[in-house]
Amino acid sequence: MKPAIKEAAGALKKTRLPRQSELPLAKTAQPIGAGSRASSDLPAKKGDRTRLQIKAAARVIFARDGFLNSTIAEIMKEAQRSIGVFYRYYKSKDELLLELTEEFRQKLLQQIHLPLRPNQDPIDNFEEKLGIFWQLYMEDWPIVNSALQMSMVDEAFAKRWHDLRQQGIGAIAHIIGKARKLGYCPTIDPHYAASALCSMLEFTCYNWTSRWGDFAGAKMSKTAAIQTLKQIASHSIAWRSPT
Amino acid sequence: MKPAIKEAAGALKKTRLPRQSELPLAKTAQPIGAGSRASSDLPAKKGDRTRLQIKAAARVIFARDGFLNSTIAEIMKEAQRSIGVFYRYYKSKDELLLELTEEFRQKLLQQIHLPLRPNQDPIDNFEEKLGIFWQLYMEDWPIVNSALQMSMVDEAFAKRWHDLRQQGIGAIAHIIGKARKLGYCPTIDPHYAASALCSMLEFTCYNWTSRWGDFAGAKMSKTAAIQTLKQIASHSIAWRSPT
Amino acid sequence: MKPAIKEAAGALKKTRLPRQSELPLAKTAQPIGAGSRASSDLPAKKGDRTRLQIKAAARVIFARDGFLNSTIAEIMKEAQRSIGVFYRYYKSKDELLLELTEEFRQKLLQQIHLPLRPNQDPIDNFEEKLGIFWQLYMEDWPIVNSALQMSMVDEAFAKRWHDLRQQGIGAIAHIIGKARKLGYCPTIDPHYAASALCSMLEFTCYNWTSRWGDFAGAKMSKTAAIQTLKQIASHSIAWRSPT
Amino acid sequence: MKPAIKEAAGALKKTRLPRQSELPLAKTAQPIGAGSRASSDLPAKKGDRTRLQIKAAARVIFARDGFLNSTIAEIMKEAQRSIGVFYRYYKSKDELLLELTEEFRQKLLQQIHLPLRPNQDPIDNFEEKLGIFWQLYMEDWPIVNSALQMSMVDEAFAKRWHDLRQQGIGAIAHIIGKARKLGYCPTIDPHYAASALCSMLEFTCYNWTSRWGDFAGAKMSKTAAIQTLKQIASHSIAWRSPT
DNA sequence: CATGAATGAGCGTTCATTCAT
DNA sequence: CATGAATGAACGCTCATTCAT
Repeated sequence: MKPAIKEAAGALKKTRLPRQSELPLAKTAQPIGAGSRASSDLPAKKGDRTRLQIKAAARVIFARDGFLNSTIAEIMKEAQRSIGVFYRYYKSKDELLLELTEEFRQKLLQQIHLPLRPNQDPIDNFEEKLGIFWQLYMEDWPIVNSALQMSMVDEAFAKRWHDLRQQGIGAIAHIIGKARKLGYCPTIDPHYAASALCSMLEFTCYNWTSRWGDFAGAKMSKTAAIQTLKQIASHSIAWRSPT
Repeated sequence: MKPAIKEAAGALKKTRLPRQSELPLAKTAQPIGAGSRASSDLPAKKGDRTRLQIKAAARVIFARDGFLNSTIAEIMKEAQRSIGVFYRYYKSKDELLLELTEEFRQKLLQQIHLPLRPNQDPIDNFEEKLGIFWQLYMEDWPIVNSALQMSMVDEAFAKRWHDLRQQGIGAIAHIIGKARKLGYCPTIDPHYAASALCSMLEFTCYNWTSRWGDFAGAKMSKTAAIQTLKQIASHSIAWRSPT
Repeated sequence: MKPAIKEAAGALKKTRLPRQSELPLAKTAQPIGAGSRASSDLPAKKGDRTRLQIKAAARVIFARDGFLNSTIAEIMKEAQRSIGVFYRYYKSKDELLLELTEEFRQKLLQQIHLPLRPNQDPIDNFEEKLGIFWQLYMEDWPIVNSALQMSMVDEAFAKRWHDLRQQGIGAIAHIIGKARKLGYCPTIDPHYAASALCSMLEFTCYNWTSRWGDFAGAKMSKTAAIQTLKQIASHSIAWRSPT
Repeated sequence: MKPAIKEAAGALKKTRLPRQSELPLAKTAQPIGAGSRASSDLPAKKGDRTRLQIKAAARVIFARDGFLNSTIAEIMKEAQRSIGVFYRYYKSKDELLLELTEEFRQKLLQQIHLPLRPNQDPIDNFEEKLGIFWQLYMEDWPIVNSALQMSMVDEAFAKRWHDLRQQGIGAIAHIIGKARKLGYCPTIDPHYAASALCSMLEFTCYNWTSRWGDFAGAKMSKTAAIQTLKQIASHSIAWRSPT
């Protein structure tokens, strides 16, 4: 992972992050919801159990130290296994995060898929989705914050993160488009706005969960938090030109 | 700087970022707008010129590789000087960033100080400030993005960053408070909302400037960008309860 | 370890020698006399063997180059291992020396504990102890000379060394006190004298073992050496006021 | 001076300490007593004055930090001159110490030359010399302690130091020889004993002057100190075989 | 002749990854 | 299949010495 830190810039040369194509995206489609409960309910196969233990340990260590500050050694100590075992399950530290991120992505995509119900205002639908996003972020913040870190530092990872963001942005842009058809926010560029709202969501969640975040210490009220997000996000769209 | 990355977590040991008081804050009062053009207009003294060259080089390298991925060697190669000379001017890579960040902060605080003019709507005032923020971010994004990186990874830096954020959040919360007195956004918590808006600003700017950001490649229109930010931010506040 | 050299002066900043309590004091109780032969008799576990190899290599390199002139790279080359493995066993070059010194100290304290036998003249007892000291110094001179170097250069180390010296000085002062009660050396200050004798022992041993010492080349006779030390040290105490 | 530290061992290769022959031993024969009063009484020529200022500053810095821990920069800051000026007067840091040491040596040799007066007991003569040695050591301890440090670390310096010691040892051995002819200390080897006494003197003086020495803090009484040295040294010789 | 900025080799230390057992 | 010792490239930082001004 020295590489991960050092390798990123296009201008740099030395070590080798796995090429995009080498990465095991497919592998990730494990049963939804299996991610967060790790070591208690033993899955059928021993290997799977170890894999879960590693992931659970990573979560703990990422939460404590952040991704870039954590070491494989530390994670495996938490997982009560030897370092060597790590590489039986993951090709690299990056790949571990990739898998965790992919799980989060799957969960998110599945749960956030809420088609507009008949007669539902798109804004209401948007708020529902916001609630889900917040919920999932709270569950998996050590992973998402880690992904955020890596996306700022590693090119390969940044590209994947960018793709995930694009899905979110696309979805929100779509909603904004719908809203505009209903007369809302006529002067706004749906894509730019979606990008900004996405940033707000992500980074607010980051700042409200990270160790040194805005309200670290004084833990914030969950409902107030989500109310704030919903109000800001929806009012930023749900306005009409004055007449 | 390996330390900087490794030392962050509470569980870990040292840190050697200089105390606030040690920092050359005074030195920062250079003529506004002089910051980013460095190496062309040579200052009187040889030493000062080198300092500027280092800062200019750092800017280039940070923009290209990101802060965590850049090395002192790389910066000094860009500055066309030997590695050793770096340490005549800065105690460490962190301190370099600290100085750059401090300069940005000073610039920001000076320019963003726009007291509410008589009869001016607070929302209008807010929008003016947004414009300035965007402007300065665009000028100094390699530095601000660097600071963002470091704040995610290094405790000492995070604390300083947190303080700067708090100023912004405080100011925005104040504006929101004013707006509420005028009947705007009655149900919103000013502090939470300010935190979220601050996150939006910062992270949107980040995502619109970073190498792998949302519109990398397809460079976005400057005016559209700022229009978007203004609309979102102000509409998220400037609403009234339906009657 | 540049630090070790640079950090010493009161005016200078940090030091990172581990606190006394962190040191593996317990670990030291290895069978007496096993210390200096390391790499031949391989211990059960792989790790322990490496540790011994490192210590043996350090001894060789310290003897050849002196502590301050030796580098971890050189030591590990002698140990036929990679540099990195050093840090699995020791946090720093200082800590390695600390462990070696501590081992020496333990050996010394154990063997030098010779309570005065009934009817034994304290001077005789003193001479016995001198013999033991000489013996151990000869076995471990690369280490003790290293410690001497470090104690001249590094504050933290100097303090530990000072403590060890104090034990010796205290013991000798005690003997001198006893001797005075028997009518010996009435006008002498026991503490000052003990300090001086301790210096004589230490530094004579140093000068008789170091590369560039008094008789380098012309190796001195072991028995003559020890006879000289005994005669000088005991006669300096065992005199009575002329009457 | 990286060299000085690194270069010493015969086995080592890289940098180059000045060959013995290159060193300016002759240059040192300046008027005795000029050494310690530096910056107050200005010598005729400006260059000489600067030279004295540098030496005075070195003394201060060596006393504070020890030789190996001091830097040219620090010395020249104390001397209130630029770094560059140092090299106008000395070829290297080592050469500075060499000159200082040489001055000490000259002073010592001149003052300690006390031929045995008619009817004077050699032991008395020896005690007189001890007093002078102590006196000079106290005046110049920052230099002598520095020389001691360097002699432990640098081959070239060690050789010179060794030569100086040899003179002392030779002289003392001579005295012991005389004493033996008078019936004193018949069983002792004059050379070994002289070496040991020399070590005692040197290292006791070191330990009674160095920052972290035996009585640091509780400053010792000057007369008691010298009485102790005299008693120990002379009694270690001035004994006769029991009849 | 002074200045102090610049040079650059050198060393300590870290940690992802490999591999012998 | 597990273990954890070993590897080694990489990077931050120091400071004696040089040299342009």
